[in-house]
Amino acid sequence: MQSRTPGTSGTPAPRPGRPRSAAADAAILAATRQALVELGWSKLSMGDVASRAGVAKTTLYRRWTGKNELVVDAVAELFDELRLPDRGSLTADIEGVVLQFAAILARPEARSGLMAVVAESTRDDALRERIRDSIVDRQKRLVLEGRSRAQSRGELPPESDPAESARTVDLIFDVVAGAVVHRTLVSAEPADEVWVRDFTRLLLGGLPAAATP
Amino acid sequence: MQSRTPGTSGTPAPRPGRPRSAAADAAILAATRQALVELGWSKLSMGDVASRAGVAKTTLYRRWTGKNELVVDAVAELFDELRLPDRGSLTADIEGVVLQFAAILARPEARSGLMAVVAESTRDDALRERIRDSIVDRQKRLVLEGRSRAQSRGELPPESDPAESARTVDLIFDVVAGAVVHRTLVSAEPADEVWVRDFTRLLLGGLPAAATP
Amino acid sequence: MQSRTPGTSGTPAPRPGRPRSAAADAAILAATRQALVELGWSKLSMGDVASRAGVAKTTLYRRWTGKNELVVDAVAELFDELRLPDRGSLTADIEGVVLQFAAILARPEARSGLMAVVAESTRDDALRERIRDSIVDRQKRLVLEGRSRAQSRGELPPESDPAESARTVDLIFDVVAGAVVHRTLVSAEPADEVWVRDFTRLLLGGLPAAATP
Amino acid sequence: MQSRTPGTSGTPAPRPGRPRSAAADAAILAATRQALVELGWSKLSMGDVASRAGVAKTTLYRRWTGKNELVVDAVAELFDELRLPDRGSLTADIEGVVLQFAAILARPEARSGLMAVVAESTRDDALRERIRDSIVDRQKRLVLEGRSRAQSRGELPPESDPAESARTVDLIFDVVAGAVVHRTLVSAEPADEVWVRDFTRLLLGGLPAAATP
DNA sequence: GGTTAACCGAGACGGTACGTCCGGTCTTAAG
DNA sequence: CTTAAGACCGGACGTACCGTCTCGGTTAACC
Repeated sequence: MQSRTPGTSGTPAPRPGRPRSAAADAAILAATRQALVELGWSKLSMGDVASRAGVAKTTLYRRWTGKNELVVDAVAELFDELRLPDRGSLTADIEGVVLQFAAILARPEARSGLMAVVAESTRDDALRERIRDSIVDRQKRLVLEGRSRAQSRGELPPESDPAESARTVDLIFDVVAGAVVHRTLVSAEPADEVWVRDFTRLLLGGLPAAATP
Repeated sequence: MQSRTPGTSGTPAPRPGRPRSAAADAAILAATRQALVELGWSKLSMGDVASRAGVAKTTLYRRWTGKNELVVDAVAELFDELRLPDRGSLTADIEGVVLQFAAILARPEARSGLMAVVAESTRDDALRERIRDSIVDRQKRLVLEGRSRAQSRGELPPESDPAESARTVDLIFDVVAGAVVHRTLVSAEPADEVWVRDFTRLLLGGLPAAATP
Repeated sequence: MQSRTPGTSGTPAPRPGRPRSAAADAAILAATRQALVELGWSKLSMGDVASRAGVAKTTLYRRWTGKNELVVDAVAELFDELRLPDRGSLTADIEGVVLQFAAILARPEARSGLMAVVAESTRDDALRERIRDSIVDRQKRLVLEGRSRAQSRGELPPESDPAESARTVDLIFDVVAGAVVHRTLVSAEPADEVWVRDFTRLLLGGLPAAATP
Repeated sequence: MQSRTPGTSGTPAPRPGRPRSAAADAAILAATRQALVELGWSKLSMGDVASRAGVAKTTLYRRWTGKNELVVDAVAELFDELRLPDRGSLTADIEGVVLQFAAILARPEARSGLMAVVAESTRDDALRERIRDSIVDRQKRLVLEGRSRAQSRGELPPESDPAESARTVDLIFDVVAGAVVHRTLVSAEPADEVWVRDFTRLLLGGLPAAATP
């Protein structure tokens, strides 16, 4: 939820003059998601979002530099709902979180927005950075959390080489996120329980081999 | 490479009037790729492509309904370069084709265009169909070819259940394509030989488990 | 009815090859007038006229250089209907022909077309020439005929100075044509019998003064 | 000079938001006249006028509904220069104002524009109304002023019947305006002093007869 | 009775302008 | 200094015609 004047995390540092409306931020992001549902990314316009939010266009541009940044923030909030459930086994935990991920990608505001900003980010490094910070890296916590939980259950051995370990986390993340996105958006087939079961088998079956240096 | 009036595969059935210029098609698709490289998808405009190709805007609209369809055809040609190399083993074959795939995704005309049209396709069924026909399904041949070659080498058992087999092909395709795309475009890390080796280990290691019903 | 290859008035000078369809000419001019009625000059398009006439666009351009020339020919035929009636007195004759002229200008194909080509002719000398030859000068016969008839009746004296006489004919023509057109198209009031009676009084009352050198 | 939102004559009633630029109006009308001179009505384009005026196309369309309305306003300003000179006699006054009128019609921006909008007005009642209000009726003041001045000089009797009088004013206006326009644009001969002298003789000679009921 | 040359329909072609929409910026008055 | 409102410049959109061209095929007059 970074804005043009990035959120000074600590004290608000009260500037002179009229302070910005806090309600406006929420209204704008909600309006953006609504517009994504109804229109999709390419037909979503700043003016339309502004009038949906009951706000002037200038108010948008004071907070975000453009459509891309706005959509990143609007979509990022969706992925913060992801939780790693404790279902008792690594297999079940993975299946649970993948199903949650698939459920989010089934929502039109996520489908429309996510791929569009990724596409834009191929030519805009600042945007890619923002996507990484706001969306991608924030969800790596799930992989880390899942691994440590499996280790405490004894399903996985404690990692030895930290560099090796980081590489494996990244690989898993690319495989999970990539496969679900591809299944959902490109193949346009549902990532349902059957598919998730098969996929999880593949992933867990391959893990030991991948972890070998 | 479908146009607005899809190619009647058999006899050309010479319609009355001046026939469409074949040279124009090639010039337009090349100009589109060039524009993708220089400008990216969102700043690519039909007028610009037309003038690069030395063609009138109407000539574009006579052949494609819009920017999305045009870009799909322009990008599709890139992926037809993919070949399954014969490197002697299943592992090596997979590594080879994945590296080729990664090399295509490293080209800016593919990066820019591919994700954008996928994003648009989330709200346009005809476009998704076109992407599937022109790009995705056409490359599944690689998976099929690789499997039959491995079977003839004795690396894989002949499939028994055809439905089960089709499901596995789809799964592999989603995993391979998804992981490489995610690594390349979202994580923005190179899918180099090291990564491909790790990924291939994961995939081949998990295959037996995934193939179990 | 001049065409691009202007009508060699005498012998048709039979060129080799297939001769032009005579029926097409009539159909095109009729279609032009119909289009003028329904669409007006500015929304009339060559393609539309062609399809109304059941003819290809090339056939139009083979005969006329453009829209303006075509419309001039189509409108010119309307004014050839004008006849000088013999109502027994100069006053009555003038009133009769002025009413006929007003009736033609009340038809939408004449209103729309005439002023438009005159407007265009302000920047196109060839077009002005064509208008003069096809429309304007051809109707001066009415003034000449009216005068000689009045002279034979003894209502007007025979002219003495030929130059002076020509100047008067031109003046009368400008006054009559100009006044009726202005009344009809600019003031947008009908040039009815009452108005024509008043106008004719003014004209005939002023004639002796104007004819004095 | 009416705009899309006609000038509320009284208080400006300050609407919210940025007010319209007054300078833009003048620049646009001047650019329109310049374009009429260089290109004529049919080759004048809104985009060209906009760029000449240093203004966006949207700014034109915010103020005028189309080319016709814009040209009417641009041309109307030309005719507001007309003044009734006091040359001591009715004859001389008329000759003076007719020469002025002819001088305006000799300017290419007037020739091109005036007839074109009159032609268009044959199919557009709102446009005809606009022409009447902005150009035609505004100049009838000249006829009225000339008559009252002639009456005060004793050259004309005071009018008795007001309806009769109004009809005569309209008739004179149609004759004067029509004849000068026809002489200038259709006959394409100059309305010079000789012609104006002859025409004025005709007009004044006929007036007594026309004024008789 | 074949040759031949101009005709004809259809429709694609390179252009130009259209009138609209949107992106971002700016200028107001109000808070 | 922020806000709502809305005008501003610029650029792209997709469409409509322009006048030209390139086809396959027809039609009359000459040989």
